[in-house]
Amino acid sequence: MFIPTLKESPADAEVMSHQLMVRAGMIRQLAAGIYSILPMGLRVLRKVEQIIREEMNRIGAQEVYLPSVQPSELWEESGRWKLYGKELLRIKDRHNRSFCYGPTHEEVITDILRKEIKSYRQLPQTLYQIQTKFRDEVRPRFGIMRGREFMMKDAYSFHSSEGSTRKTYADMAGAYSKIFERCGLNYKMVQADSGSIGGSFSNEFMVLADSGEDEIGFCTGCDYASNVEMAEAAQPSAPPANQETEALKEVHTPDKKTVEEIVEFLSVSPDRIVKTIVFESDQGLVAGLVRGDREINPVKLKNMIGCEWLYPAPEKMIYEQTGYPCGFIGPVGLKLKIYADQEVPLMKNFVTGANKKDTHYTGVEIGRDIVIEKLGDLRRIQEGDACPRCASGVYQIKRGIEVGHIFILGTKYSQAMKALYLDDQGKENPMMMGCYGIGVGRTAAAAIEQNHDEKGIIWPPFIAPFQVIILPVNFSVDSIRTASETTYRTLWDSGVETLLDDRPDRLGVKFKDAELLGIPLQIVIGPKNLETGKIEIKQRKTGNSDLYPFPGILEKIPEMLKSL
RNA sequence: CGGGGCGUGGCGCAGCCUGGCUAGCGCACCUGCUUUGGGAGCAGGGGGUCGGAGGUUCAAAUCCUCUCGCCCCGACCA
Repeated sequence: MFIPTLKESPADAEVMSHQLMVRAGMIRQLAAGIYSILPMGLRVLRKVEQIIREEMNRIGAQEVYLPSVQPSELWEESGRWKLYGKELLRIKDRHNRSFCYGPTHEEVITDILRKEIKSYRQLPQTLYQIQTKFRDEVRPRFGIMRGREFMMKDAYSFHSSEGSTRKTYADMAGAYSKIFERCGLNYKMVQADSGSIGGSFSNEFMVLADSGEDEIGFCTGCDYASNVEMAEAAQPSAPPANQETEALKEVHTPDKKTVEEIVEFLSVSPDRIVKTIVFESDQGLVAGLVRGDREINPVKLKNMIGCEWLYPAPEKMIYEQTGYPCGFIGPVGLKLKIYADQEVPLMKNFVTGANKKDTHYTGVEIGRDIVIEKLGDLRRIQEGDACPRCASGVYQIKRGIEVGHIFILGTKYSQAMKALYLDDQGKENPMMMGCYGIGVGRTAAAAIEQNHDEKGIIWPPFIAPFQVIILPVNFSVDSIRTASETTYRTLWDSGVETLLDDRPDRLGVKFKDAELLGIPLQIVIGPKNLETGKIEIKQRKTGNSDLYPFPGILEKIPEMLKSL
């Protein structure tokens, strides 16, 4: 078998799963974010896929296989040909017609359903596929975890009622939980932002790992959990101290730009200051207000405004468009739309910038001095913040890898693409939709992140590339070779996926590789034990090993594997 | 896209600053002998347009310019 293992980690692999996948001969890089999957890697991906298939089929989803190459017309219809941006890999055929390489398949699947489904009687429908996607990521990284070309399971559901949509959504959430459990992952389902896919409601499945790219906040007291970018703040309580109304007053604050500097210079606590952050968006520049000891959460602001995109505005842009000097911007008299965190109006008299260099205001008050466009939860949660759902818990924040994401899409695509059905009144309605993704390779990588030691991978049994590896101490000795081959055939005959290390190398080399590959059970066949009719079986995870009678023990191996 | 770093046999690296013998080391590979329960020992051997192009120079892996690729840090996503 072709399993090119490496003693040393490749220099360009940062995270453990990437290093181990390369070292264990599972993957090789071809270009940035583009990987060849070698036999060991493919076996694992197939295991994950199979688990996904079983759980999808179990909830009544049907498998399809949709084209990767998709005509631009469909994407024009949904509006995403323009919106999706550079991440969409666009290509032209010989007739100079525009296509893209599918990063996701809402358009294609909606096109199929709108042609085939006419009546509410034909709904609901849930279809899924497991297929290669392409996203021209700005920055691919971490091996197969964030590749540009990657395997994804994507499912889409179509409904004639909200209740049916929610039911399928719940079924999916259940199926996803089973999938990740079977893959041996410690995961959390968290509330999430629906991002560019669009839609109204969404959850992510996060595998807890320090190498994760996301931060998730979860309650220590109840089961509330959310991506930090969406995590709700608890109902605000007013800051203590000086709440008396004071007159608006201009103060000279030379070079004091940050909250810390103001705290020190004016001897006020940070919860007496209001920060003004300016963002650029498709609706122009906007300002967000949060208390001085808080951070603003741009995703919440984006959702509050309801804009397509929003980024922190560069200092230069702010100055050029408004003349306001960064570090001294404040809401009083500000010529931008102002969105404020719900904590801000509870403050009676506070400090803000005065939109003038080296100047701040004190005694500022909402209403009297400031006009707020909209009010709501805008702050980024912090560890230790009160839970928004229960009385006793507080937020804890950990890093996670997003392995799955489920969305309720509503009618965003069906409306744009006229995917209509007739209801029981004979009236035309857009179908309601949900969509549901799992990163197959990312799930495998996440499993490695959570299951490895200094020696290598420790595969969870259900997704291990093989269950057993046979290590003959010396393959050129007849008795050992014969016993090894017998073991190999017997195990395969009883349905155990087995690898035989028939290389002429010394045992030490075979042990090192077996540990690196992470196969759950090692069977060591050596001359001394064989003379007394015994073989050694060693567990990868615990390192424990015992002698067992040969060949009698072989028929008990399937049983042994179940107990792992 | 912005910022930083790196490209030298299959892998991991040294050499570059301060140009100068035949470009070196470890691992891997090939041959032979020995060894054979935890990455063997000895002896011999093969393999490199120093990412590419141009320039400076008597002389370039080394200096300069351009270019390509890859990696890392920030805004997106499975």
